[in-house]
Amino acid sequence: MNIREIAKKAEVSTATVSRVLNNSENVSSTTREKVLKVLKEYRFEMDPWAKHLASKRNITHVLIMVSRRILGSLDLKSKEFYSIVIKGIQTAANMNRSVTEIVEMETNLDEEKLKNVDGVLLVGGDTTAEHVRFFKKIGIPVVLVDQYIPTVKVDCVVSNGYDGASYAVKYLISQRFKKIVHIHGFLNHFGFKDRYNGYVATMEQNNLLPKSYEYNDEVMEDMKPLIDKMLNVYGVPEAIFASNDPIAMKVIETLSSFHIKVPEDVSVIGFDGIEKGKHFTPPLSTLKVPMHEMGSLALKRLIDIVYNQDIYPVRISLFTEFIKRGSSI
Amino acid sequence: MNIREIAKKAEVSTATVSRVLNNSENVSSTTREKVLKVLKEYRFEMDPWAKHLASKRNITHVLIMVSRRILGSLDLKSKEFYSIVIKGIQTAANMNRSVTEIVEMETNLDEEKLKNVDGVLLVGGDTTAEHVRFFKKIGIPVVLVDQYIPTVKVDCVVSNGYDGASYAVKYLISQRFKKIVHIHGFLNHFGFKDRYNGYVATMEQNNLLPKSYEYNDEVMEDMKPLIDKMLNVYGVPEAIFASNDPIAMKVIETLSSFHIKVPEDVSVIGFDGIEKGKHFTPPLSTLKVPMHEMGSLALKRLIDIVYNQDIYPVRISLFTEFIKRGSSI
DNA sequence: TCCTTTCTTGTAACCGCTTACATAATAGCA
DNA sequence: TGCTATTATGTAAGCGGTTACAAGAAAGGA
Repeated sequence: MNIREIAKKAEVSTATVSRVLNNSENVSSTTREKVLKVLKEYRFEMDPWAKHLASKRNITHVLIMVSRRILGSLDLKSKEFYSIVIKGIQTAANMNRSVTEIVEMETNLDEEKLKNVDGVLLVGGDTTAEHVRFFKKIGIPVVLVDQYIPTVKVDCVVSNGYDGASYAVKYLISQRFKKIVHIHGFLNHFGFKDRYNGYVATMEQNNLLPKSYEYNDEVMEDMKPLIDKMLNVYGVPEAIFASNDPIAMKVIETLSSFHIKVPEDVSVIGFDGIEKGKHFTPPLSTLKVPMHEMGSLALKRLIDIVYNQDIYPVRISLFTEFIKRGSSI
Repeated sequence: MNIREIAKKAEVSTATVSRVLNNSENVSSTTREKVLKVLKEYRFEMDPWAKHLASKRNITHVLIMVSRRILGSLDLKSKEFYSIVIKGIQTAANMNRSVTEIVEMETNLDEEKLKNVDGVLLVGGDTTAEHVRFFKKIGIPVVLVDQYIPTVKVDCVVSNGYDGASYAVKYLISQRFKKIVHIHGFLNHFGFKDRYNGYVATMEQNNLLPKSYEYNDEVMEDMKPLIDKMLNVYGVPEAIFASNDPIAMKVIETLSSFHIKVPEDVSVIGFDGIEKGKHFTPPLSTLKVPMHEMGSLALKRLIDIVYNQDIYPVRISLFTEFIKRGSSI
């Protein structure tokens, strides 16, 4: 059942049916009723593909919001985590008639700007419930990228840190390691917490004692005190699983200043799979998250929400892939 | 950049470009090269919306596979969990030019049948890694519905049982309950395990002792021995959170045979939000999972995989909604 | 060499919907 | 009542692909 058939049944033109479907102003109430009746009678459901194709002319305006901290480190030529995520967003935007604009999350948006924004992508772990509520209140659809807030029902795209971490730990255990330490960033960031949970659960499932240290990843300060403390209290671990690649590389650097060799003395595994790790010495073993895909999935989900009125929010989590390189046995 | 422009640049017709894009046989290698070069030069990316609309004629054949156990209880007029999920699949199928066929999971599929199957939906907690591998091997895309297998990277759509359970427990705690018991189905079913984890974690976060009992939900046997044991060992709880609505209703029935009143003596909360619970006495408080949406999301994801070559598998989890009715305070 | 078969390529209709533009109907007003 | 301003509806051209069908080119066979 398509709109031509409906038009015939209702004895009007397709244009009128379309107008009714889109709540256009210029339809007399009598014809509207008539069309609505036929629509209901035949249980008409619009073909989203056709709708979207035909709506080519109204392109979707998407705001990409990034916290200042991340925006600063953002270089669209680089292959850092968020640079690639955003490239993924833009790639998908090209294929979905959308234009994107990157804005600092801390900015106060004026109404003018918001007027022709169809949807917002909030990127990164700094996104809070407040940000989400702001857009919800004014009725603009939102998708979080690389962030999850359990207490707010809102769409998001994240990596599956729990199972990724679990995989890393299991792998290390399969290499006969038992003293496996986790060095992580702030646990109020969902991503770190998720990986942390996966680490702890898997250690416990294998009757091993989890041991973890928190490191301020935001400023990337000196890691020596932390490692020093670890060595004194816990001794030299057999393996270290780090929250992400930057931390993992910092760990390796710091260990070397203690004359501890990677991977001979300690195996190190990171998380993210950024390009830099590939060219590090030694090349970093890691759990690669499909960053590009993360971005494009988020954009596609946003489009789905805007056009197809998908009203139930979902969490989309991407599987990670273990990449074994030189930093681990 | 669309295929007409490409055709012009390559000095061929749009049909030829389309043939190259779809790896059609009947294109001479010289023209193919020529077109491919232009395609690359202009970084052509196909518009998935247009492609899908135009491909109307080749409808997508989707196999819905359900375990015998579930298929038996399946009545498409009923409002049971999987009946609604499957309705959701079929609704989405209508809007996505797909025809579905329901098959028993235990069936051996002959090659004939598999030949014109474009994708498979494996529905329910009985799906195993084996099932998935079977279809992966022969290159047919698969999406799991209401099942997650951490060890196999495959797309799936599930409900967010962890946060749902967590919400229920927090709610009960907010009602000043402390003795909160969890009665669950077999924990090797992902859904039950997920809810169980949410229950345990939230209890512990609130310094309460988790206490749970496993009940064989597959045969729905007599629950009296279980409840009897609970009453003797643990005493009368203040609240019971059940793995799903059928178990919750069974709990209420059994409690009443012990002259324990719901919700006066014990508050009971279920999970699923099936229709039956609404008309139960007392009406069941529950966490409603959007079953219809679960089905349609799964179908849409399958279509995305088949047509847009989305190659990175994802887990899509749906938020649940707490519905307070008479069975809890 | 000529005719038939097979392989390539092009033309144009179509998928289901939107919308600019044209036209018809109605209302407003002198 | 006649003329203009406004509103309601229809017509038809897209959106960017696919594919049935037609036609032209190359190959094969007598």
